[in-house]
Amino acid sequence: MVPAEQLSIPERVALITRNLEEVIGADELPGLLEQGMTLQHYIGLEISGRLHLGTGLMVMQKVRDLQQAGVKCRILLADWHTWLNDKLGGDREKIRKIGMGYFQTGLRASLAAVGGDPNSLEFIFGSDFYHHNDRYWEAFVDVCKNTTLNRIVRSVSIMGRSEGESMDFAKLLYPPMQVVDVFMLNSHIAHGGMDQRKAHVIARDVANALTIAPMRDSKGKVIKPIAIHGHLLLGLSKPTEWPVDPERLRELRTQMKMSKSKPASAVFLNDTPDEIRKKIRKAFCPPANEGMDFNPILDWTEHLIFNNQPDGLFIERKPENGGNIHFKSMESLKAAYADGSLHVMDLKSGLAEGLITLLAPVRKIFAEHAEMMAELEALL
RNA sequence: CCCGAGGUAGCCAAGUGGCCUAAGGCAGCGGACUGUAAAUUCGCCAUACGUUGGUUCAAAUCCAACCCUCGGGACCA
Repeated sequence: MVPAEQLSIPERVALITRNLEEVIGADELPGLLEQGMTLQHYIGLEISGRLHLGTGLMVMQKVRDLQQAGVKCRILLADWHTWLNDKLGGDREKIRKIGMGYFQTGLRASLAAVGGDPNSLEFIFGSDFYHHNDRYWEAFVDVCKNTTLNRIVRSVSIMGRSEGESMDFAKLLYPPMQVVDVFMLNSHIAHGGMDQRKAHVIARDVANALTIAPMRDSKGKVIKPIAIHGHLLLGLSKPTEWPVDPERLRELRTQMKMSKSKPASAVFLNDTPDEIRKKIRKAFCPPANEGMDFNPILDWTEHLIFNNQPDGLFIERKPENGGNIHFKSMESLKAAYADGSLHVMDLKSGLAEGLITLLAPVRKIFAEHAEMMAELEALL
């Protein structure tokens, strides 16, 4: 890997912004890099149950890119947010244990698996960060004073909740806390899935008004956090509405995404090779003539295989099915799927084997921590 | 603390004294059909109705107490 100092600014910008669904404030990036600042990144993760591919591979791929671009990467293990959001039963003891053990181990292993540097990845525990930290709570009030109740209510989708649903008041602390996290961690780059954009947009909106913890560049000018949003992997199950009506895409997106609460829709880092094969074999995978936009198998192949490794996808096939084949790009694979020269079964098994290979180092690390894994299972 | 609504399978939900050894739907599981899934189709899937007592020949269905959820209110004024 080329050290970041040897990369040009456009090369670094390209690494930071590639393979994303959205970058807000991309134009501000070269300016910051030209100042020679060490950019800091952060992503906050709730400590819910098992880690899935969305976190393990999608998030960590981007962390790897950022590391390669010379950005300092940090993960906020958001135990308070988990507590506020009633995950893991809101049991703080449980949350802490899983966060300290399984999450850190699993995320480091995942980062290593996609070619990043696990040792320079920093973990910050929410409760440690907030403890005896008056400035945090001052900044919290500062953020709250610069946004509105309505805005906060509308942003609860970042925590997987809908505006209409009834909830305890504590839930409303979550979005502003997330915004404060960005500033208090001095994160020039705020990272999340597309579902996190509401919080990031609030952060950018309040950036200029903050008096407690504004972010500034080396010239003292206020920086708005640059928001980078990753693609949300499609769930493996058939969408509730098929074919998908483009008009209703906004609302359907949420239901279509891979979700921890629907185990069949997701692959977890803990899954055994056979479980991975089975889940992928059972996955919804419409033929090309029904459209290729909402096909989870193609979606995963693109985002987990092609965007992740330069080698592309190697598929083993029986001679009577055309023999082994190697795809170097998503375009060529899609073309083959469209013209029928690549059969679904072969695509599925190719993807499954690709993922199994990719995740092998993670499984190895988990196997070395049998006690931790047993504790996890006991706590879930 | 008061008033109201409600607690039936993983989820939604019918049933208000015997025909309920609990309808239906979704999800799930197994099979048929497809070299995948989906669609279609066949089969499986609560001895149990918030808890504990009581009334009755007979209760998910009536009564009592308690627990919990949701909405509203009271207290503070």
